[in-house]
Amino acid sequence: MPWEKSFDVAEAVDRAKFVFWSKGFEGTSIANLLEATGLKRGSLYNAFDSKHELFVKTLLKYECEIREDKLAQFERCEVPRDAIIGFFNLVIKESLNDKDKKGCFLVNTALEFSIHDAEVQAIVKAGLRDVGNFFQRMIECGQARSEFREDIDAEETAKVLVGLLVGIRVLARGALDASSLKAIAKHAEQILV
Amino acid sequence: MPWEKSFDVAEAVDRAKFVFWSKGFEGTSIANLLEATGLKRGSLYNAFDSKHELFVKTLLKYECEIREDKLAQFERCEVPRDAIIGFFNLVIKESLNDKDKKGCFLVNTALEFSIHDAEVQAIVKAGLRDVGNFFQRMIECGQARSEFREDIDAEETAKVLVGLLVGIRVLARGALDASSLKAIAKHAEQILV
DNA sequence: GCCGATATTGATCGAATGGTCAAAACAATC
DNA sequence: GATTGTTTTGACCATTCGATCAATATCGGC
Repeated sequence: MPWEKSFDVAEAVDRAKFVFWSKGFEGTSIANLLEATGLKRGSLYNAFDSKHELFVKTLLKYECEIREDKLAQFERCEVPRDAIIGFFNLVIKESLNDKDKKGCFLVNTALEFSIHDAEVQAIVKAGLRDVGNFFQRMIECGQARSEFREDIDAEETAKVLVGLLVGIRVLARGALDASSLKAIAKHAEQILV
Repeated sequence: MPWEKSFDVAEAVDRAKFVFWSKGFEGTSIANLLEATGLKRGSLYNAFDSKHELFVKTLLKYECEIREDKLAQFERCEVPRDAIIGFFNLVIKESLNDKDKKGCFLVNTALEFSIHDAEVQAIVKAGLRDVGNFFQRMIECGQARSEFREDIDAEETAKVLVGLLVGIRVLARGALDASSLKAIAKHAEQILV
């Protein structure tokens, strides 16, 4: 007796993701979401309880993609140094190609919802923690292989790299030019050796 | 024949500043501004053309305060190293005392208005450039006094410090704890020696 | 004390906001 | 093909948004 939806929910989430990503939660209206997804008002509210729930779903999807696509990809690098540098270079490349200067969805959200929303903040923290853990594993691996300095603290240095990464993603949204961003990324490389 | 206002415009701007600072431009309503300033609707629109103009005034004030208060203060340090470290420590201290996690008004604004508003973006860029120039002057001064490594590029390193600073200000808004923030700040110190 | 000019006030505006709902359309089951 | 339960649809709702404006109050200059 049920009747399957005429649209792909996952694809609708994906389209909504780009809107929230570029305009933020407050900055996107239901009208924006209807236009991006092609859905009608009622269909959207039938599929998702609220704008907020849809936002959480898009943020979760973004966080999942980072973890399962990007981090997993670089984790497979043989050389830990290449993993870390590769990740930074990818971010730089993305930032420079990002015409509408969306930046990073997680970082944007970290700023828009600082404390007001525990659920959203938990997702942001989890995402940033994943990146930090990735850096830490790579650093420890590199130290074990004697490719990195032994005298740096892996956990702390991983957080420094996260800090640099976040800085890059913010400054890439219009405040700094390409060469400046690359200078910062280059520093991330120099920390380890 | 004129009649002077019954309220202090500068103070109204200052009060509005804290609202925009903590809630962002979109996040603050005229009602919020009325409550914070104690003004009536018409008085506010008589003193300021629009919400946007008032926002620009508050942002300019914030940027001015950074430059004329904080940067000028540390610029007077005898030891360049103390100036840079002092500035980072001040930011850390402010972040930890910042109960409502406002972060940095300039950084928040950099993300909220990425490209949409040239005027606002110019102010943000100017503010970040001031901080970068401050770092650069201190680094060059420290190098001239042989307190810092000679082999680092002052201009590039200044940008790295800006990147770290921005990262700290974002992550301080709920994503990282005190010890992690301090670890990042400590790294800023280690870069130079 | 009167006049001119500005400030203050609160009602009010149209537009946009997120969200609801009843009716119609539809596929699956029997 | 009738029934059942879900989806789709667009009209509709109350609220809030930023902004305007005419009426009133208040001051300085004469």
